[in-house]
Amino acid sequence: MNTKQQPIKNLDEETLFLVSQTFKALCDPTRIRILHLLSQKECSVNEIAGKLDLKQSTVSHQLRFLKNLRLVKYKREKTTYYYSPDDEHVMKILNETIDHARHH
Amino acid sequence: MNTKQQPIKNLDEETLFLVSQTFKALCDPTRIRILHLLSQKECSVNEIAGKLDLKQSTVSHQLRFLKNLRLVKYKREKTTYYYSPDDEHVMKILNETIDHARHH
DNA sequence: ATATTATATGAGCATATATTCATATATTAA
DNA sequence: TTAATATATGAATATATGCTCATATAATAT
Repeated sequence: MNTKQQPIKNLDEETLFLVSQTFKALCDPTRIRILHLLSQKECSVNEIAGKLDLKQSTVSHQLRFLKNLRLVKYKREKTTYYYSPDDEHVMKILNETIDHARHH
Repeated sequence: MNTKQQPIKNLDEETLFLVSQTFKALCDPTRIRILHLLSQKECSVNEIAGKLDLKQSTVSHQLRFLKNLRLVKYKREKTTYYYSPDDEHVMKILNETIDHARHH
């Protein structure tokens, strides 16, 4: 007999939005490739495009997306922008999930 | 002078696909709510629909999605299907990210 | 067999997303 | 100032996604 009814905790709107946005950033193959590259080496926009065989504008659009979520930051040298990861927690989750997927 | 060029590791197609699919499962608010509910309590389809104020068919479609990725499993009792989480790693990531989002 | 209940499924639709092209902006170099 | 270089942006398009309605399936109870 089930006398002890556990109260269910619902997610508030704001948390739900933050969580979904975080995972949305990580669910696109292009963004995954970009973040994975940046986790190994700070890169300029054109370097990313070259190494991953993507259009410059594709990279720029995706970097804007990641920048809006504060998942990447950049430093400028003359006209070149060097991008790097800016969220340890998210990069940890990404790398863990990559490892997990690799080991089958 | 940069003599030591680090070799960049690329993600193979299969890993990339698996990782993106995993995060795709977690990027939709409805699926997040369903998984979060199931992490607290095994539920039938109608229970989920009731507690989360969703249509039965919406829940069923999303459960199929999650089932295909083996993120949930079910047990049957007569005509009722009780769903529960089936991937510890993914649930751990989800719960960590919820905590992370809540603490701002 | 029929009615009831629980769930699954397919089609249609509206919206969201990712990419591309063309072009704008901004800095540097000559 | 002009040309060159690096990046950003806006519009257009194709595709993907999520929800809903209607209906199918399947098990149970009468």
